[in-house]
Amino acid sequence: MLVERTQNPAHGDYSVTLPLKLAKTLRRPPITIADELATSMALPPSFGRTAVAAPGFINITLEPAWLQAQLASIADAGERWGRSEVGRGSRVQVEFVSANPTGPLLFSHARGAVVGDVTARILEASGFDVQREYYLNDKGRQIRLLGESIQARILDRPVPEGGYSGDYIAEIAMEATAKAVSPEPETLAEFGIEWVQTRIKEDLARLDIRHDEIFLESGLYAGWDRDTMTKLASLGRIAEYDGATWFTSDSGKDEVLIKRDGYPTYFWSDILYHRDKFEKRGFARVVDVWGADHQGQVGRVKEALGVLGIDPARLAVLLVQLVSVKRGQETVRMSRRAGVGIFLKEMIDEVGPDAVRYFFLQRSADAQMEFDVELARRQSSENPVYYAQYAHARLANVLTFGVGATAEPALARLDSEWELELMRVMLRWPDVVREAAEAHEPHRLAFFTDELAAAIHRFYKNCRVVTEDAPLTAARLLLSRAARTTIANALGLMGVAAPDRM
RNA sequence: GUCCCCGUAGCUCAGCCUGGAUAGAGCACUGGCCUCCGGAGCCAGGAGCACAGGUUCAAAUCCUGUCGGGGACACCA
Repeated sequence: MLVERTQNPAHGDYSVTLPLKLAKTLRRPPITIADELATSMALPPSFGRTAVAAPGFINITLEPAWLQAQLASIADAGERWGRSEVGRGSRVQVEFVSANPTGPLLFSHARGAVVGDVTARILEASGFDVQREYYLNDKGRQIRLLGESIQARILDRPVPEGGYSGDYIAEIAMEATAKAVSPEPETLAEFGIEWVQTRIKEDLARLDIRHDEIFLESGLYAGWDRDTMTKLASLGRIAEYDGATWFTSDSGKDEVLIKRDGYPTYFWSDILYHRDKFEKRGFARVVDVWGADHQGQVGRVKEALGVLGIDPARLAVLLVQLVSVKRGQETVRMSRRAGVGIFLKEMIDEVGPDAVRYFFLQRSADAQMEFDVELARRQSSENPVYYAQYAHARLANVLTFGVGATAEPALARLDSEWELELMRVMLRWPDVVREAAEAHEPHRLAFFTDELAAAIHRFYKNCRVVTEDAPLTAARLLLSRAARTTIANALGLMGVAAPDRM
């Protein structure tokens, strides 16, 4: 029997639509079925009551006493409130950012960074054993170009075809010279990767994002490639022609693995990499956060995994759509290919880490979005980040008035619409976390937080917490503590600060 | 040409996977609310599911098609 949450509070907290669905098979009016079902459900009266509504809904309304009785355990659970063990310690890897180490992170990388990080956080909160990984492309043409670009800068030569020319190249060149790094492209490339990686780590750290593992692409080519090639060949999936090595696909369209020039394609690296994740390291599930421009790769990698005997359903790929940046009347599309670059560092400097995170979390990852810089940097009510943070700060403040109160809380008196609404919203929190984790949809946190903040503000405006009435004050302080715990945990999972003062 | 994402209020977006009862939020706009715990707030107001078929007792939600926006279809990364 499916019990779902009602959309309209007038219908109670939960509803059952089973009678409507059964009516046809049973050849009886849904309202009759609903009546019978409702009487046989027999909920404990202390928990809730049922009501039948036309044309055949059974609505369940939670008892205020039951809601009120949950407050103490919420407040006492602290950071544990909302966490669960549904993941049962299952090992999950979230791989995200994984930008080429050929330059500092651009703002366009930040969306995937935030989505990946919060996905990892909600999986952890749901009892999964999560590993955060950064796949580092430390070989291949782009890396060679990085080394050559630095060398060209040192020797004051023109930038090589397709090379890199940003100011950071000059910085790297200066440091390399100062440290007397040997001016060979290979050595300079190594030095450059190191320099860029340090910078990338700094930028991510400012967003409170850290990876557990930096996985080097070069590690895939120490035998694992031959082993995998042999396996695919034995499965009849390898062909050699036109000077290249191909994967023969069921679609009939072969894909290059090794190019004529001897370099591997990204497809080949991805096959090796994902086989490594599942077979060598034994992750039960893997979540990859990729830019939407990699969508063509998803089907291919999954097919290859299937061929290798790995269930492709164990791999979830979150395709993060494009971000455009709006500054005043001007909108700039952030395409990596187009090379439109705003460095992530500059944006964090301008709007702060909380706004960057919160704004990205307000959109589902699969929708293109616009980032309004001026809105994000505005220190006012128009900025949605502050609405949530202010709700937390208000509660933190009111709680300072309650220290030392010893009266027994009169829980039953928390019966106004605002108090009951706040309790109902709070009690959804564990479901929100679990569902967001299962669906890999971090944006649900932001929408919940916004609703919770609204309920908190309404409660605060309509129910004065600290009064001469000690038992009522104690009850409202308990409600405030539980609400504060909830919004602090929600902001915490989003990686957004929950300040006591603003 | 094939495939993927998107089209919901003036603007930015949830809801769609798993169909239910008057479709939500923020911003913008209009009008109210500070003797009292923080007005970065609260209360009230209007307006919308791109279009056309289909499935169903019931469609924003599922199916098909059309139109519009973006992306992918490389021995690029």
